[in-house]
Amino acid sequence: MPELPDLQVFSQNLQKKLAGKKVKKVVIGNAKKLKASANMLKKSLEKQVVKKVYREGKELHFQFGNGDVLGLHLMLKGRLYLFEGKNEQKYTIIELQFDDGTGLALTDFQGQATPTLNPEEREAPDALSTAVNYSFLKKALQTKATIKNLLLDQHVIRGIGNAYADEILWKAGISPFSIANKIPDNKIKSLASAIKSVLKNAEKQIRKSDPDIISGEVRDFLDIHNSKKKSSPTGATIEHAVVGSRKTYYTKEQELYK
DNA sequence: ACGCGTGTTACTGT
DNA sequence: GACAGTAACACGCG
Repeated sequence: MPELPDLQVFSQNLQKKLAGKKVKKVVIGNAKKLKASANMLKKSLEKQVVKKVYREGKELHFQFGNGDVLGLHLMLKGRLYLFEGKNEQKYTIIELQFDDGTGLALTDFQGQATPTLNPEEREAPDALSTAVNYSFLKKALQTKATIKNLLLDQHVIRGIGNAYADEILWKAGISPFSIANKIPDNKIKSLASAIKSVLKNAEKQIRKSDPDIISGEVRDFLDIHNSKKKSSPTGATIEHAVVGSRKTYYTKEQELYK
């Protein structure tokens, strides 16, 4: 449920809180979704110092002194908790205990959050990378998929989720039902800049309202994908529909290309 | 109370 | 066969 801007803020806060800590013990609570054996994880991470925490697409990456990287994907309901002493959280997937008596726990009642040891590099660029520009999108949009589904496709661009796809499409003035290869060049340009501005602005809002956040999500400032709002900032009624089995919020201000 | 929400995967359909 | 669309996962929250 947290999307790119949330994860971006989490990663910065985790970097502040965890960098320099040494892992004493790795505890696996639920191995179902592990993308590495429990033993490999323990062997790789125990006695290692956290060097860097950063975001990659929708994953958090923890880089250790030996160069190994622990990737955590929170999926829909994954949550992170810092604890002192004993981890009391239910549904723990994985837990890092540090040698100063603190620890980090990843929980998920749905058991879907996924720890990966040394995640493979992906070809699709991160939504905030400079590679996501007009000419990239021009190529990526040469398909008859609906634009909303395309924005959500992590094999095309990494990091955009359901809520921010709606925000971005509204900002760009493109209907979510538009067919990607029917969108004109000037609108592809709007889309490129909307991706950056919507995501960066969200990051700023989240940091302002919730400076220490490492879990959950902040959504109340969203302009369109927001059940509390009836109309867009420019006064159009917000409509709802299902696209790709996801609830989609949009207004008639957005142009439909079919 | 009870239906909604969320990302990915595996499946279905075109 | 390639590409696009969608149900299911499962349960806390409002």
